[in-house]
Amino acid sequence: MTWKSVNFDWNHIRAFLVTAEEGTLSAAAKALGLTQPTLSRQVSALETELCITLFERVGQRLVLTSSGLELLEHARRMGDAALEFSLAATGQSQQIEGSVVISAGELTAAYMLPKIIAKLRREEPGIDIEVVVTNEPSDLKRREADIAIRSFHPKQNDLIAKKVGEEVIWLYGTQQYLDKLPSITNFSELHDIQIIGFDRSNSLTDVLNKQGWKLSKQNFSLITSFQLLQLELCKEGQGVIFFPEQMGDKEPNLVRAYEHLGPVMTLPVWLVCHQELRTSLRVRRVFDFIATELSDNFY
Amino acid sequence: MTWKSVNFDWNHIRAFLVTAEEGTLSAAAKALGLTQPTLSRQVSALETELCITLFERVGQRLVLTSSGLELLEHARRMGDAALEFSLAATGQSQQIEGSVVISAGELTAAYMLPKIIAKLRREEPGIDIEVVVTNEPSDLKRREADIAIRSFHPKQNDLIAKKVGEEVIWLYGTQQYLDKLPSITNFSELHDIQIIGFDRSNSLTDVLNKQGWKLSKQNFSLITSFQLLQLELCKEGQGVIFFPEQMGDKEPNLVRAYEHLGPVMTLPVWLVCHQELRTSLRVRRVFDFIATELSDNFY
DNA sequence: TCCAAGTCATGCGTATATGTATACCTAAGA
DNA sequence: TCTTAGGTATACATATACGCATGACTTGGA
Repeated sequence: MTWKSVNFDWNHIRAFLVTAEEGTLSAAAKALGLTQPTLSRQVSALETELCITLFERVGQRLVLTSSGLELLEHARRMGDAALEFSLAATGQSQQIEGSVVISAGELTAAYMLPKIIAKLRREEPGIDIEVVVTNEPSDLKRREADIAIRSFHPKQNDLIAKKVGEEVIWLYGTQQYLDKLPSITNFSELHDIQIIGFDRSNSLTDVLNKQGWKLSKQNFSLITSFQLLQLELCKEGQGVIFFPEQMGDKEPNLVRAYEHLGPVMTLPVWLVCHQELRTSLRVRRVFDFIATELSDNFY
Repeated sequence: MTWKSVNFDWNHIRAFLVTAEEGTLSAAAKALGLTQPTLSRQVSALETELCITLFERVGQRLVLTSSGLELLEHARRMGDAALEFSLAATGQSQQIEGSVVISAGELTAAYMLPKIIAKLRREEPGIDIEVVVTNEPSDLKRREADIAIRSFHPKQNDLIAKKVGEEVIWLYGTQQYLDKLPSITNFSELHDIQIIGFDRSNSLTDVLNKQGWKLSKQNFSLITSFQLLQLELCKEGQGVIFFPEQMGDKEPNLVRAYEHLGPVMTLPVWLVCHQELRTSLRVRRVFDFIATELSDNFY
């Protein structure tokens, strides 16, 4: 095997890849924890080495040339392989010290993780925790997070999931707002109510209507995916919200609406991590710790 | 996309990969054009960074650990991607200066390439030529060569082949040796002859026997794949050889055997290069030049 | 058993890569 | 039109990586 043809600086390829994907040298430098001049020089060095113009400099932007675009495809594959290497290496590591990235929705992050993380840090001071707060699914394969807390079962078959509980969702509102609502014997009679919505899609409406509710767009005048804002709007009397009981019951200004009708729905809570990370001492420690703490929280 | 997880020194992966494949730090360093201390430090840096022992040091050898072996798989994929990047980049290059690697059998290399290369170098002094002499097929995908001269049509569908001629193979021997042979009217009557063989396999014997020859192992007491040695043994009167007429007819000590029966076989000569390299100015220039010169040689 | 060749690890001096600072430029908003 | 923010390229000082030299050790052959 002749290695001559791969005897170039692989870090220059990395610079090219991240610059192309991020769009600017500055962003790429930041992403890699280097400085812009360094990235600039690495990309230029690659161009010189290959005698190929990878980017046209247009104003303050870098625009990929057709050559650059073609080579980017190959650079991406190298990046994908690097990612897999990284994933496998983390899985092999027997070191407890280091960082773990946890992905969770904003409510879980705000209401449940603080105490869990504080306790974990007391027991494992060598483990650094980074929390990525997002209501979107995190791509564990791409290492956006090491561990995710989610309310849906993962579809990918290289992920490991453990169910740690159920979120019971009630309808909550201020006492003042609820006093103005009519008495009902089941949710199908509930028309004239403002529910602070999560997004514009009809998925939630469809699910509830399947359960007998009679909702339409008129019931969702306020929409925000930022759940903590939902909570505040609810506290301002702007409507009711769907909220997990572990959190809603802790809000002194809110009460359950139509408690006699029972909860609206339940959502499972899954703790997920990538299969390859299960062999990492550190990730396994954090996973098991959170699993135990969350289970205690729900049961 | 978070780039944090690929923010390690990719050149350390390269060091690990080449060291694992070559078996020693010294060999790997040589292959990469670096020094052994540098490779040693790069591999050690990677081990420290990952907190994983990749190699056990056993005597003067490095032995992959099980962790190392698992990670090697991912490093290989990164190397493969680097190779493809390199191939594509060469194909994109519009620079004429640089080197081109040509793979050819020993006879072609000894008899035909000298003049062709000399002429090419006079016309294109900026192009460096490296010739890899092997009777085995070179892997163009892995960049063992940029251009190959072969007597079989390539099977891979990402190679470009151009037929540049036919090698006419005759049976050659010294006049003295041939004088002792019986008169025959066709090759099926030829039993008591020593043919200096190419290898131990029966493939040549099978091909000739299909054409009516009656050969067996007894006809091949001397076997060497080194064709120039075959030639010398033939000149020493140790037997006859199959040889292309472009070369055999130039040997003053050899004559065609049984010329009245015609040539033994013809072999096509293909000039092959990887599809992606066709867009490289340099490779295309060399390819076209050799194609023309070889064609002139055969016709 | 001894010797020669080859291997890895380490210290030191040199070469190269990186970060800081700065100049110049572009794009967007007031 | 002016201002601000953000972008790239370049010079200089500093930090890091590399090559050379060397020592310790292993391996194979005489």
